[in-house]
Amino acid sequence: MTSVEEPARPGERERIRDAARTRAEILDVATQEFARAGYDGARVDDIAARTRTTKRMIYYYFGGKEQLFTAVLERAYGAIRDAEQRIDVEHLDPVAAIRRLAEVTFDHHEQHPDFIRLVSIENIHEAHHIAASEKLGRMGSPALDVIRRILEEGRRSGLFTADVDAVDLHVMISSFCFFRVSNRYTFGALFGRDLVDPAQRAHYRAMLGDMVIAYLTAERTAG
Amino acid sequence: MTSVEEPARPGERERIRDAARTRAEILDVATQEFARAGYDGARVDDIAARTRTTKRMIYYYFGGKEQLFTAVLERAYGAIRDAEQRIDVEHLDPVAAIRRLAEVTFDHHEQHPDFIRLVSIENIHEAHHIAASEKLGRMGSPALDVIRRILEEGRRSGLFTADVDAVDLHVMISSFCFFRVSNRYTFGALFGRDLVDPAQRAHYRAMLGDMVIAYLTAERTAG
DNA sequence: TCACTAATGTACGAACCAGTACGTTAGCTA
DNA sequence: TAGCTAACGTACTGGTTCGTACATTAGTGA
Repeated sequence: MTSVEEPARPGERERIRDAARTRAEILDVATQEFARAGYDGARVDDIAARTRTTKRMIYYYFGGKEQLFTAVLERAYGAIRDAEQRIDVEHLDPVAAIRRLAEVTFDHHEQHPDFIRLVSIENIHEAHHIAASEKLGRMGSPALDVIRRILEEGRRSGLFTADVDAVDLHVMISSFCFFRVSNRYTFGALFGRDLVDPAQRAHYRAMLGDMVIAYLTAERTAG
Repeated sequence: MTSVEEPARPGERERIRDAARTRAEILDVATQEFARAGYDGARVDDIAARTRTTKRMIYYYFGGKEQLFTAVLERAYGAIRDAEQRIDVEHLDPVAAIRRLAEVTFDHHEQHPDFIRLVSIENIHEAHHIAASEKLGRMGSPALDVIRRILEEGRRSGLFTADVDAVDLHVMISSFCFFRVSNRYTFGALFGRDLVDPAQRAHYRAMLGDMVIAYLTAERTAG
């Protein structure tokens, strides 16, 4: 047996000093802590205490609290982008493809509540950390490319009546998925309904798909 | 002339000590400050400095930072409820009524970004302050009652094909309106598009209405 | 007009918290 | 194996921040 807490690749002995591991461990804990308490609510001392290293290392590797939060955001957004890159709807017709994309987005939001919280927190800070990050500026969105291709095919085949912009459709899908997770608590407290109740999951997932398809295939009544 | 900064009802002389005015002034400033910086980011000293009174009064009237934030939320939610009570769509047919309701919701979110921020902040804190407030627990939602009545009429007249729950439709409308304002900054930074750009306002407003109507009037293709 | 209380102001303290000065050691390389 | 440096730990500080003890006064009712 090589180690209890580290799975580690075989042949790679557990070292006392491991920059990559220490850095990753700090990021893991910092992600939880920032997501839990917000930027100002998070405590650098608390983050350090929950790692196997000390506060000194946070400043050694990241420079400060601000940069740590930026690094947390970079990694979180990177994970989303990687997941989006694995979306494959090429074999589906436009209607099925859009529904599938909506479902993947729905699932992803549900499975990453910490990410949702981080994004909410970053919006309170008016995206200053994203602005400060070079990495995040040129990250792009694979999901948007997928939407663009599906919409083009849908318009060509005449299945979609609406001449919809890809970014707008992304807003439509994301807003529903995001709100359900981000506003779970106030909504639950005020309306007595848990939007993330597992028993309601399939219902809301289908509702999202129905909504998007209805919008894309509806006859537009010109005002 | 009675006073420069207080419009005041005639005959009511400007007093040096005015509990109601002091309380209201603290709430005004606190609302701005909490919305700007979040709960933990807001500073009691800063709030006090921006009023005509002192920090002592915040503790005198509200008890502490937590209770001040709760009072801010209570007033903000109260304003929304009052606005919702003024919604009048009784004279419209169900389709027009739902679109009108969506537009009112859309306008209200756009006009109250501070409220959106406060709700986002309260969600980061898992609605603990709402839970601590008796007032907010029994506030209700006039908008929800309006939706209920419209849906019932729509189903009766056969205009709406979908058997939709009122709360669910409220989620659908709110999520779009909320996201557009709450995620304005991260969305803008990542996609280079300002969702609250005045030039796009009519476009998104119509898009929301189209979406909701399409959903309510679409033929459901059973899976 | 006199006393009483609600309303207000000042000054301060104790805890907290981001960040750092300084010292130490594991592990690699020549 | 000697020496070098990246990686790490300890202990501290200076400023901040919520909250309060204590003193004071405006307005009101008897």
